[in-house]
Amino acid sequence: MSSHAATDSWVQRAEVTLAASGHKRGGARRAVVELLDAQQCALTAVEIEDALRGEQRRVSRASVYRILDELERLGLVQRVETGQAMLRYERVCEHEEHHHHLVCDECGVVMPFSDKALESAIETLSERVSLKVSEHEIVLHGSCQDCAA
Amino acid sequence: MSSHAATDSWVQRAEVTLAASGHKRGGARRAVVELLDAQQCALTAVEIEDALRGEQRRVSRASVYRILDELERLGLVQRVETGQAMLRYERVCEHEEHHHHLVCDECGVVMPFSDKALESAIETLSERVSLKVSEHEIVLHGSCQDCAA
DNA sequence: TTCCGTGCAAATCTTTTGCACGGTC
DNA sequence: GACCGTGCAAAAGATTTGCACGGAA
Repeated sequence: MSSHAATDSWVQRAEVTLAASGHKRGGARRAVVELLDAQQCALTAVEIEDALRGEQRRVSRASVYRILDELERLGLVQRVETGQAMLRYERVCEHEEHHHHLVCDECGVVMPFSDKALESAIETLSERVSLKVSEHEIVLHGSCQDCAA
Repeated sequence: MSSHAATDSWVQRAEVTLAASGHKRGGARRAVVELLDAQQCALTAVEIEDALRGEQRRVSRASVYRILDELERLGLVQRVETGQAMLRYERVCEHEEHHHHLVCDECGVVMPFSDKALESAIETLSERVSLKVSEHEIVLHGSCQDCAA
């Protein structure tokens, strides 16, 4: 079940982009793409493998990594580093608001957030640094409501 | 050679803090602390090991990691994640401006930057999210001047 | 038929841990 | 003398790669 209207879903864009770059279809990749589409936030490779196994769609870990790598190269997913010793990945939606992450250092939960003021500060800043900025990543660390209680 | 006045150098604070938390002195740790003090930006464990070897102060990799871990726990150094598959570490100076990082995704060079507007956006934002924020990390990715040329 | 996608197993790389020795307090 | 700090080697965990087979175009 996609969380988008059929014609502009991320799944569909992914399929088109993959086909355009010369990829054939494959069961493992479709499973990963559909899973990612259904997520609210970033997952690790192991979480993806486990989730797929849970729905009877076994995919080897190596394939998960290869697929994520390819999707990242095509700009369909982005890596998120949360300081938890493993990378997380999430889909990139062109028409959705850019978001960043909150990480609870106690229980490890990861949540998305977005903030206009922050984005404009980054944008302004990007003009004056000695780097042609293409992306930015912001992670706030702390204690979530449950853990801080 | 410290880059600070003798009485408030980071090296000195590190020594005092370490002693206060019950640590004895050790050659490897002193070498790492002095090396970190001389840096402008974050290094990886391997870079630290190599740099020390270069100055004839061999320190085992395991010790480098153990020392960095301890220094981090004491708040003397902070980890920096630059998406380069290995952690970087840099000293934390109380009286110096908080800074973040620019990473060139082509050559891997890491540079520091700081921005008042960005810090205040983060501060404001930290009040309204559902997480008791203790730290934040910002990384801008792109191409450095050499690589973009 | 050609070539891509996938699984499996082995390899690689970073970081951590167990153990024994030598130094510091 | 007690205990911490360090080096070495092995372990652990995440990610990547080599190879062979089956499926898509």
